[in-house]
Amino acid sequence: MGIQERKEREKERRRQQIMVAARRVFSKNGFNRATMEDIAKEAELSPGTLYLYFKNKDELYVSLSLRILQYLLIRLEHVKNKSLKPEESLVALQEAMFDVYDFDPMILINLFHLQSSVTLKSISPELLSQIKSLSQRSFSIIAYIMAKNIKYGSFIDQHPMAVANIYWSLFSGVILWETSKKIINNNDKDYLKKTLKKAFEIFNRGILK
Amino acid sequence: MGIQERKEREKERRRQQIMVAARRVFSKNGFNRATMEDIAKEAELSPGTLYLYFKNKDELYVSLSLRILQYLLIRLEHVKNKSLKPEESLVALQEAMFDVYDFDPMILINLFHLQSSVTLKSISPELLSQIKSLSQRSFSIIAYIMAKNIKYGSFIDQHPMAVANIYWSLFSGVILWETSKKIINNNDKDYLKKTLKKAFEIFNRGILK
Amino acid sequence: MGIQERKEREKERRRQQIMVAARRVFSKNGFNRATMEDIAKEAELSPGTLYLYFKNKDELYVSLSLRILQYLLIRLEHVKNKSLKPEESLVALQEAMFDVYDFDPMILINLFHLQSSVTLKSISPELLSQIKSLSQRSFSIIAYIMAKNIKYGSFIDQHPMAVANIYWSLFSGVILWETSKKIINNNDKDYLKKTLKKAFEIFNRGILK
Amino acid sequence: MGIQERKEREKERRRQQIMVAARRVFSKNGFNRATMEDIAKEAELSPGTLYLYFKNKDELYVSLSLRILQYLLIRLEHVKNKSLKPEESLVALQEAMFDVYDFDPMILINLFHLQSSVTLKSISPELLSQIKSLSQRSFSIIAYIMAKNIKYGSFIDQHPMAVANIYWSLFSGVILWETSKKIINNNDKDYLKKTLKKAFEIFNRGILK
DNA sequence: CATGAATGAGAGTTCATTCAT
DNA sequence: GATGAATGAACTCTCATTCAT
Repeated sequence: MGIQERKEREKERRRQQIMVAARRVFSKNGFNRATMEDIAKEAELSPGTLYLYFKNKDELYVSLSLRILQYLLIRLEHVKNKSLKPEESLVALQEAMFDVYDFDPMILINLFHLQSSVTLKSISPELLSQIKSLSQRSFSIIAYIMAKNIKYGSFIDQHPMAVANIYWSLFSGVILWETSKKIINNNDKDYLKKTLKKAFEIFNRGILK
Repeated sequence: MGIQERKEREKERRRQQIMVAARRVFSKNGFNRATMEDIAKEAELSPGTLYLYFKNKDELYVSLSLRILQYLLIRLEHVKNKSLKPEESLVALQEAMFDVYDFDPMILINLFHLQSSVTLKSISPELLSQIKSLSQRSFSIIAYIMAKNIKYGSFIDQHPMAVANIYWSLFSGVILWETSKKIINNNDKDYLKKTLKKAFEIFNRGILK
Repeated sequence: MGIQERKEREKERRRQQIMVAARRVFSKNGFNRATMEDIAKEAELSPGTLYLYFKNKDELYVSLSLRILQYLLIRLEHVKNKSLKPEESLVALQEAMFDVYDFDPMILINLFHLQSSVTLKSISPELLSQIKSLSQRSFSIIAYIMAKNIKYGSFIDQHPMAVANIYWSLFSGVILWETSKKIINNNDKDYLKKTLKKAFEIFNRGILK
Repeated sequence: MGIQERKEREKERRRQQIMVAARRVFSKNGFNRATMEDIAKEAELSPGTLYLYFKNKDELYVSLSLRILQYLLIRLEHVKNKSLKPEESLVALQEAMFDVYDFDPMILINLFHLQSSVTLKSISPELLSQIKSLSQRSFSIIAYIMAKNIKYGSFIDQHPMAVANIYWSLFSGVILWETSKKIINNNDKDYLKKTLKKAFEIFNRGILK
């Protein structure tokens, strides 16, 4: 059974190896200009091998997002499980969001772009449902935190889900826009975190009673 | 010279005709799956003709964004030129944003996606600089309105440009995220405008002194 | 309209040009080992061009059979339309079969092989129904001739359709088998026509009252 | 030496196991769409193992035909060895042919298709010569039976080999054509045996003095 | 100006075959 | 002998782009 286990581990490592390569190639060339052969070369594997681990290019691409969604969920569950006071949980939430961004900025941006993309049509139902499930579970935790704050009277009375949506929108909006600016202006200076912090400040002031 | 003019006008009309067709095809199939032949057919022209008006597929795509950027600028200038009280100008700004969304939601979303994309690399410098110029001019108007409110003491003291960025991020973030949700969940119900309104409310509460 | 016509003609000529090339390549390498690139090269065209005239490789392959089926039908109709005495029509039928073989032996053999192949699954329904229709119409003429002979008392009493089937089976069987022998034995001597003639003689003796 | 033998037997059994699986997969998917992996799975072996018993896919395919050719020869020798009267041997021959068809219809059809195919080029000379040898030996028995009938004056005077060829052609022709019809027309009703019987009847009437 | 047939590079993907274990 | 992960050549097919008419 040790052999079985070792094989499992090796298989998983291979998957990771491919995903690491894919990450690099996708982030350099974008989805369209990245070819499976590029990725194979980057992973020091043959093109055929990629298809032993991923059904097709789309699935490989989407799988990258899966990792960050998993991290997001874990991070949010961690926040939820600590029994914090409402306002404390808001701070913890904010920290979680920063962590998620730091975990893999490029992939997070991919995820934001993915959502409204056509790519979703050609991936396997299993993968799609995994994504949906992870998203929804994460999202309901954010809503839960918002609800707690509303219930305890520290937040204005709004539908928690709506507030969660706005929170997430602000998060993704700032990240996308600050990244865009950087690219368009060939700018090295990165205001992202500063802006994100300010954005959350304004949000908090706006939502507090 | 009348002839010259008429030719100009006709040429411009042709361009519009193509862009209208492109818009339809891109929005139906997405950028990748939309072929130049599809667009040509939709425009009742031949593929070759498209290349008399646009350097390549990318330029045609990006040109669509140009239109909405132009509209955005005009709309914002209109807000600026009316001599409104600070808080009034904020309301007017919000109205402008809604108008821009209504002007062409699909293309606006494209614009948001475009920003951090690789597409920008294959378009002509002229087109790129047009985009930059329009963006910046629009942006400085938003910043100007924010500055006015800060100066007149109704807003908390923050760098106007930062506030403008957050404002725009919130706008784009809500639109992208609400659209995403609709697609992922195969949902027909559209909460976008309602959520956008609430988002601006929170922003306003958060930014007001 | 002269232009229209000329274009039609040229388009048809192109199709023929491709089919001629395909015929050569398929007969040299067989279906599997023949690549679209080979055919394109043989036709002095680019691979892409082939797809302007044929949906895919299968369709191109099957289209070759269409020509001979069309010829078969024309030839059989010709036999039917001549008002011949029963026994004369049998002679005429035999001549028609020989003509069909001479028209394009290689493609005729393809047709025989095609029938029980899996290829039929990936061709367009239109093409398939064309093939079916041509086959059936041809076949009913053979049956019609057999029926005439039976009715006039020169043939033994058998179901005309069954007799037609046996006739066609004998025809295709002899052609396939004689061709096979030639290939297997690397034989240049061609007994096909002689054998076919004898086969029909035996058939005739066997069917005559 | 018992060990040697047992190993031989086991090796042969393994070969059979693979051929049984191959038979199933080929008949389900056709030669092209059947993959070595499919066959391996069906045989509950790994792909690599297949290559320990067969040089390549073509050889595996052709080996299936070998079995039926062996059966054909045995069956024909059996007919020959019984000292039958000429006309009786003709009946026995017919029975043998039906038995061969029943032995494995699908593989028999494969064999008919194989004959004029390009596949033969990529198999080993040994296998090819085995096929040739079996075919020829079978064939000469058919010719022998025909010769006997001619010699004894019950058959018209024709070259026995030619008659044998026509006999075999009729047999294969009917089988191929009836199978084709079934496939093309999605027909479940199977007229094969009935038609084959009639075909032999006509042949017999045609060949008898 | 407009056409649209032709191009041909290049994509994703498959799968017979190999070989280290 | 058996495995099965890895290979990589080769395939079909697409489509942005060109250019003779």
